[in-house]
Amino acid sequence: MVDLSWLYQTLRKNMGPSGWWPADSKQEIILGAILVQNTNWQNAAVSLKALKKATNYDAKQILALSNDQLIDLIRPSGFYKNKSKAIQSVYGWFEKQGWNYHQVRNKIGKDLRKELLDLHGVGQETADVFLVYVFDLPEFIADSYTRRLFKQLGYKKTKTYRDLKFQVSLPDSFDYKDAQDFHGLIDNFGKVYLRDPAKFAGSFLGREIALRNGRKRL
DNA sequence: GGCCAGGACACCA
DNA sequence: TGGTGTCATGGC
Repeated sequence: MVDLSWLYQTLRKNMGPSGWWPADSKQEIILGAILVQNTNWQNAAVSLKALKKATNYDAKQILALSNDQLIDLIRPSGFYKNKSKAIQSVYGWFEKQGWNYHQVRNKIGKDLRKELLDLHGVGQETADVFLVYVFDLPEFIADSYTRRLFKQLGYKKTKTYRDLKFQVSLPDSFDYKDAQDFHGLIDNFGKVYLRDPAKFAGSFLGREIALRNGRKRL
């Protein structure tokens, strides 16, 4: 329905590169992706800062924390019982794999997404975030802002993650850096123009879409 | 004081 | 496969 290359270019032209995922290391991305689940980034950032101070994101130090210690560090980002289990399960898995992302990717291959989904606390979105930002694979992330956007773009079934994931895949021309930036741009756009559905029409994207639809009718 | 924010899971029919 | 309740904090 929508040319994703055009969408990406339009977002990029108007907003510049997104710089996503905002983190200094893959480990920070992994922790951030778990901590930000169903909360705002500010709360997740407080937990990340505490984790960094206590462990410097070092796997052995994090895995050596007791559950109560871990919970105390991540409490500000909410759902701390779930997220502490998720961190332990995900970090345990990466530790077992040896933290060599590209090697893991090549070894596991096409079953990687399924294997990630088997980890406690990793659902559809977090699995795709890992694929895109940790394993450097071009994958479509159908998170809530993305679903709101595609709903505005005319897609009918956008209620669940899988609804949209089933309908949309990235063009072959997208490499992993495009996938990273594309997702970052959509979320940056969404924070400004998709929290209130009425705002979309007045956005640069809303106006571009209206213009294109107008041209189509000619 | 209610609503929301870059979800996931258990349980049920 | 789909629907619902639960998990929890901080900002507005």
